Amino acid sequence: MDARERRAARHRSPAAGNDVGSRRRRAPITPEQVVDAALGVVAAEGYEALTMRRLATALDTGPASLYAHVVNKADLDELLIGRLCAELVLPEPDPTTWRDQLRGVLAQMRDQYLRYPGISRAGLALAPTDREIARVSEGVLSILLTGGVAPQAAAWAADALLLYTAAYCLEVSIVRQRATEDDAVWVLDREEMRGRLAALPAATFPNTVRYAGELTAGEGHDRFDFTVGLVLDGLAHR
Amino acid sequence: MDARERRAARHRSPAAGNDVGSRRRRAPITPEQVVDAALGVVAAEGYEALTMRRLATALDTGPASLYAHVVNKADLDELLIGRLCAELVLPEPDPTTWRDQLRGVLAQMRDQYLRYPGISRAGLALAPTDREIARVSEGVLSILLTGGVAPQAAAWAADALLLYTAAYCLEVSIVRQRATEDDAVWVLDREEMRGRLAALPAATFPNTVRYAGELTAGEGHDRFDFTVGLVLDGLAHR
DNA sequence: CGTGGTCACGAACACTGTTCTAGTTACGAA
DNA sequence: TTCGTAACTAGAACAGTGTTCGTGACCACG
Repeated sequence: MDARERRAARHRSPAAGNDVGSRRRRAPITPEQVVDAALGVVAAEGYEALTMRRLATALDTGPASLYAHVVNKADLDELLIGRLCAELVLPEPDPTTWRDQLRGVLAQMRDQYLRYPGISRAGLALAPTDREIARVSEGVLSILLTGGVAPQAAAWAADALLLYTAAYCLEVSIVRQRATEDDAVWVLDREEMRGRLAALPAATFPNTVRYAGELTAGEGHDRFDFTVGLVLDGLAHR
Repeated sequence: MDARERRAARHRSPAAGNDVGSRRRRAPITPEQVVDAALGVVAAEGYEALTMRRLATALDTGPASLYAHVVNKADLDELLIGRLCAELVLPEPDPTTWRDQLRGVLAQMRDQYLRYPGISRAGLALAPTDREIARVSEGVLSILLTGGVAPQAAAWAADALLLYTAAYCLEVSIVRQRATEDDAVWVLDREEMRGRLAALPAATFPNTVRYAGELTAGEGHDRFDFTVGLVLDGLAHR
């Protein structure tokens, strides 16, 4: 809009743009806005809270309007995961630092998933057809190949690592969500979980009882890092 | 029933035992029957088809009746996964064959999950509070410890392996389900998938295009076995 | 026999994703 | 400028989901 149009808009009555009977908004919603709003809802309320109605409310529109922009909910899922993947910064693979590079990309993926609690469930349900998802796969594969991993092992390891990342994040999201719920039955922080494991009958669960501490140990993403490390160690000796 | 009662029953009119107004069955449904029927539905139609109504139909009862036996759907999920785990045969850990033992337990878990397509999604959503789930965890942990893996590494590796198994099975279930759907958009067998990868722009996806074959390679559970092997190799060098 | 507990069932509720229909607006062509 | 069409929006409705509530029937026990 040029300055004249902007001024004309300011001089319009305030209600003019919000006519109750209006069937068209000033500016149509864009798919990008749909994705933005959806991610906003997921970030604030978790993936399970993302219903078409919830999303429509966030966009100040009706749920039926969303179908002008997304095919269905599965399509929306794909757009969401694609957006997450698009935001990952993939390094130029370097044969001297490829391990750290790999850890970095996986950590980014992990953190994206965790920024949007529960969304990795959508990631687990996708066939890898989205271009951005393929970009991340390409990035992981490239790092592994640059690191000297054989093509077949690199291909399968990339698959396994991305799969594990999604599953890990789903589990973390669920545990965190449970921690925020008021239902005391499920409030199991680490000490409580450790206590539960330690209280199992030792005759049936000797090692679980003995190593309850180790089973519940780990700060931050120790488990995640450990598993990635295992895979890297495994690859190093193939 | 003694012989006299059986004869009296046979002489009753056929409708007598099926009184329309009857609010109680001959023999009440048991939780075991609920789980059996639920697993039957999942095996035949997939996890997503398992609704309370579908289950109630399979049991020739009403959906509300199910709540006399299970707390809610999440509780049912837990019972189902518990049943799957209860059927796993855990070996007496042997320090000379622990690797094969571990592969065997994970393969059983994998196969149970795949026998009931999509059910591993329920497994991913559970807090590990069920006794049978804990039994399997104990079994995996024991094998690793017997194999000389340090307790902390064993604890975290057990966690990672079970998580990966569930995720792997979820993905396989989804791919298989898609293969059975008539919607041609999603019918991507291996050759088609390979073709799609190979058709990506080589400038953006050089390695994906070059190694489309490797990315789509693998028979049966090659990928699964590869990943478990990676973890074992990683553990061997810690 | 009376009572309490358990099971089963129907109706209803609140919610989900989605389709269908109709209204409105924007845009391009005549 | 007018008209037609495409695109967008919104409400109603549909079919489905998990679950609750109230009630009836049955069974076991005192």
